[in-house]
This record gives sequence, C-alpha cells and structure tokens, in this order.
Amino acid sequence: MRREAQVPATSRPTSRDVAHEAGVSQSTVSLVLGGKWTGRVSPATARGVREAAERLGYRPNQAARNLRLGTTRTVLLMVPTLTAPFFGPVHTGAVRVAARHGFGVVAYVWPDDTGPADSPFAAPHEAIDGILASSMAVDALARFGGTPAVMLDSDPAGSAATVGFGVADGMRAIAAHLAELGHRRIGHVAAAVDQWTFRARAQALAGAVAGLPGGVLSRSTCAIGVTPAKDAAARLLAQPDPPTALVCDDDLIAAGAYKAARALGLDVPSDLSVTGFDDVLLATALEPELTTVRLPAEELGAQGMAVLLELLGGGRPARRVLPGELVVRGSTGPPRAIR
Amino acid sequence: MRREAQVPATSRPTSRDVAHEAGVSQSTVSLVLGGKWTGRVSPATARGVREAAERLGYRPNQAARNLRLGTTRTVLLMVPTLTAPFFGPVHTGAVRVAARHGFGVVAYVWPDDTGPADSPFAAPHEAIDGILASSMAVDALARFGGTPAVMLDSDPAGSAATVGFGVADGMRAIAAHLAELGHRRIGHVAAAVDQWTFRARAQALAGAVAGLPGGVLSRSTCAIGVTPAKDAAARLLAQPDPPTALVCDDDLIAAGAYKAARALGLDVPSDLSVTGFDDVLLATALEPELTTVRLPAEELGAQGMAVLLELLGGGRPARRVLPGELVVRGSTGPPRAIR
DNA sequence: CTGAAAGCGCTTACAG
DNA sequence: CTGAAAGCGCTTACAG
Repeated sequence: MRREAQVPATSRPTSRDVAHEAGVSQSTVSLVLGGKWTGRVSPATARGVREAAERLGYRPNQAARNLRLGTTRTVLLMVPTLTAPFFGPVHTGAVRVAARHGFGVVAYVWPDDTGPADSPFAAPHEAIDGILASSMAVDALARFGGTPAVMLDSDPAGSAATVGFGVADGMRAIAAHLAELGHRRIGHVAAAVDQWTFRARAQALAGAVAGLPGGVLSRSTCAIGVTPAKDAAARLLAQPDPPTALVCDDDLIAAGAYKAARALGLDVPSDLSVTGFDDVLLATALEPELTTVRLPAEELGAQGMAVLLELLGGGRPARRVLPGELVVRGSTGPPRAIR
Repeated sequence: MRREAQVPATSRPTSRDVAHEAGVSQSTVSLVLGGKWTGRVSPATARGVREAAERLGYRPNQAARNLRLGTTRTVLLMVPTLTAPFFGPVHTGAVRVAARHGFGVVAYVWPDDTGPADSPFAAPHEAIDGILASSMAVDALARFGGTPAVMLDSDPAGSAATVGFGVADGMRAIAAHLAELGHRRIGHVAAAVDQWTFRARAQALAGAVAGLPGGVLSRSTCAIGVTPAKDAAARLLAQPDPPTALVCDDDLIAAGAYKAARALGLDVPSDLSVTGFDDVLLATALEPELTTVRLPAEELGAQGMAVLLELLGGGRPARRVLPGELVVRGSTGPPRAIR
C-alpha cells in the first residue's frame, strides 16, 4: 500500500484539509468557498471556513474543478501572428478582462505552423471554453465545431458574435483629410492579405475617391512588410501621372512608402503625403511622424473577451464597433502643385 | 435520478466509449493510448483500440489527466510586456517547442497590473508545471516557491537554470565597430530599467571604451520609449564636447536618438553615428536603417522551453548562451572630424 | 495478456 | 443548517 507515492507530493492543501482545520465537512467548505452558502450554511460556520482556508493558504485545484464542471476556464486567442506590433496589445486587453473573471488566455498563432505534436495530448484547443479569433476568416472556425467564439475585426455578415473596428469610417476620414488638403490623385498601397478588414478598407477608400470630383485612385498590393511595401509604393510612384498621396493599409506599409519616397528623392510631406493605419509604436518612431488612424487594439481584446464571457454565460451579446480615430501628424500636407 | 443533466453535455467520447467500441476494458484503452502497452497488451488488441479511438475521434480529457497525474502540462511565460516588439517572438518560439511536447503556454505580463480577480479561482500561476521568466529579477520568482523555472536573458549568477544572450559580446562588437570607424567620444543612451541585461550592456560598453586610447564615455538614461529617448539623446548632444556616436540600449531608443539628431539638424550617419540593440522590425523601418546587434528572440523562447522541459524531466540542464550578431547598416560611419 | 478497482479534488443533489 | 455520497475521466498498482 504505497498509494501516496503514486502522485507527486504537491503538499498543497485541499478542501479536505480546510474542512479538518475548520471542523466541518468537505462539502461545507466547497459550498462556502464557492459562494453558494447563503441560506445553507450559518454565517459563523462560513467565517470559520474562510479563516481556515486563509490560514492554510488554500487554493482550489483547477483540474478537479474543471473535471467536475466540464469546463476549463480557458479561452483561446487566435491571432495571425504575435510578432506584428498590433496583436500584443490585443492579447494584453483580453488577459486583463479574463483574469478578472478567473479565466486564462492561451494565445494560438494561426495559421498553425508549429508542426504536429509528439504526444496525443496536444493542441490547446482540445481544452477550452471559448475562442477569440482576431482578423480571421469565419470559415476557419469550422473545425472548432460548436465552441463559442467571438470574431474580432472580422466580417460582421456571419452569424458569429463580433467586435469590430470602424475601419471604413477610418479610411473615409483619411480620404477626407487628404481631399481637404487638395489631393486628387491618390495611391493605395494595399495589404495583399485576404482578410475582411483589408477588403473593407479598400472598398471604403475606393468609394471615397470615387465621390471626389477629379479623384483618381491607383492601387498596388504587397505583403505586410517594409521591403515589399517599398516596392509596391515605388510602382505607384513610377506611373506617368503619379499620385500625390499614398494611403497605406497599415503603419508598417507606410514605413515602406517612406523608403520609396526617399529613394526617389521625394520629401514627405512636401513632395508626397503618406498615411498609415493602426497607430502602432512605429508611427511616432518614423520621421516625419505618421498621420494614421488609431485603432484601439487593447480595447479590442478587452471588449472581445467581455463579449465572449457574456456568450459563455448564455447571453446573446450585440455587435460592438470601436471607432478608429484619425491622428494627423507630420506626414501629410498640401500637394506640391497647389502649395 | 437526473444525474446526466448535472454536467453540460459535451458529447465528447471518453475512454470508456472507446473501450466499448473496441470491446476491451477502459484500462486497456488508457494503457494503449498512453503508449505503455508494449509487453502488456497484444499488438492486435492495441491496434483495435487505436482504430476505435480514431473512429470515435477520441481525445483524452486533459482535466481528468491533470487531476490524476497532479500536473497541468502548462507553462507560464512571464514577460515584462507583450506590447514591446521583442517579446512576441519569444512567445512564438516557446509555443513552438511546447506544442511539440503537448504543453501549452500561458503568457503572463509582469509586473501584474491586471488587478485582483473577482473569483478566487484566478491567477493562471495556480495551475502550472513550470515558469519561463524573461528579463526578470531572480528574486521575483520567490513567490512561486519551488516551481521549476528557467530565467531568460537574466543574471546567470543565481542558481536558476538560464538561457542567455551574449549581450556583453554584442556591446563589445558595437564598440569595436565604432572604434574602427574612428570614434572616440561615445555617448551611451541607456535604458533606465533595473534588469541584468541592461547592467551587462552598460558594463561591457564602459569596459570597451575604457580600453580605447583617448576613449571618452558619457551616459544618459531614459525609459524605453521614443520620446524619453529623444530627450536623453539631446542631453548628451548638448554637452560642450558632444559624442560623435550614440550607443543605444535598444532599437526603440535609437529611434529617439534619430529624432534628437534631426531636431539639431544633424545627419545620421555623417554628423552622428547611432547604434541600436535587438534588431526588431523597427530597425529596418528607420531611415537610415539601423546598425544594431541582432538577438535571436524566437530562439530564446524555443531554447528556454527546451531547457524547462529538460528540467521538468528531472534533468540538470547546462546554461546556454545565444550569441548576438552585429548587423552593420546605414546608421554608422566615420566621425565628421576625420571624414 | 486483460480487467476490476482505487483515487486524484472537486461540486452538488439528496437525506437528514 | 450540515454531512455522506456520487461521479466527472483519467492512470496505474494489483489480481487474475
């Protein structure tokens, strides 16, 4: 009978230890600490239990709780990458709200390039209560079956709960800002990424320029990175009648546009205006500082988690949209012609 | 007797279902799927079990496994922030290795500013097997008691397992590069962060400049951010005999140094050389591109996790050091005087 | 080679 | 108001 040697000695107190310390039964401890005691346990007993738990430094065993309840109190945050500056804050916001409700967050980079697991007890999505999916295609969630999910910055057309950004409004604000400065020939350096958020940006910009008397829109696409963006911007600037302003799908692409301008000896903003999108840290590190649309990334994570918790609680949360804000800095000015 | 209504119907097959499907006992299923069957279960039976599991789409219940084994297969990754560009890749590397061994990674931002939890079943560090702590003080681990931990880019003097960067060598490489270009008056724009990695950088630079005939080192400190760094750099450049090169503790600080130079009408690199540290994405977004030391962040996360897994397996892993690599780009050149 | 059984630490219907 | 007991789904010593 060496049963006790089977399980590594964790020395952590259990609810049974607390019960012994408080002189009550284990079920009473569970009731009290679970907050379901009112009307069922006397206040004096409840206090005694709490004091005993405190003395022993008792913390419930999550695994046991999860097993019993059939839940995990864990949420999967699916992001296309954690390396891009945008998604760190999303994670931070999600964790902040989750922690407040006793939930943990596991970040999962999608598409998955971590390769197959050695063990059959692998992927974190085997043991989660819900999914927070950022900038993902709706159908990518199919393989997760009926797991409650909230889509972030994604197509609101589907049936899934969503928290979005006002990307179309943001893009229109940029267009209006440039139009007011006098720009008519606009170049769109677009992300070659098949996501709703970028399609929405392109569509909003196209609509705005189409509504502008004399407005001309040209477009070039690239991967989200400085060098590809530089090339795409250079292609637009090499046209016979080049744009006087480059609207970029995100701040990183704008950094590439700066480089293209410099390579051609063009000054930003006197020869060329450039705008970004997102307002990540990079935007103020660049010279001149970048005119862009600020998207509240941390708030997206926080509200997304709040909506997911509502969903898990049986609610039917309404769609939320977080507005983007135009931040005018030094990278935009009147075009050379009307200066 | 409505027992079955107690637990939410997950409809997931259990090992008992697999046993029924395969016509064997539940313990046999566990043995086979746990990989401990050789010599105890006939190959034919084992195959039958595996086929049944496949047919049913069986995945073991982690909570039950954790409860039984007293482990969680979860590792906590503690980082000072996920918002800075450096730590995303560390997380990515850690997840890559962890997933391969059936471990999950929960990122935990330290110091903790998420506030207290509403529920007593809160902080993720109540249910983890090990800790990966990046750029942290050794004593911050104290509250986690005996939990196995690996320190990343931290003081190797302690007793904890560590995976480090060759930060001192990296700093010496920068100093040598600048010395060779002809610089003698060096300004150090140092991070005002009490971490071993920055102390090591400062010490290495001081040593290198001290060994340089005619070498003069001045230093100014700042928070890690563009604006504070700009101010700190400006202070150094306002000295009567200003440095001809600014050595910055990381790339973000270097971005601030660029701004200070521009505000004074100084060209980088013809009037002032600037160097960074880390080689994050920002380094090539800047103009001119930044001479810096590349630290393999993703590899730090990956090797850190490998060491932690070794530790959890009962090993006594040796300290590992990942070398930094000097990357010479456009921000360094000979000082004006000897041009 | 295979199965019956104990037990990990909880939550909660049920009986007093 | 309180306790004894079942059971969540596993792993593993033990008995055949």
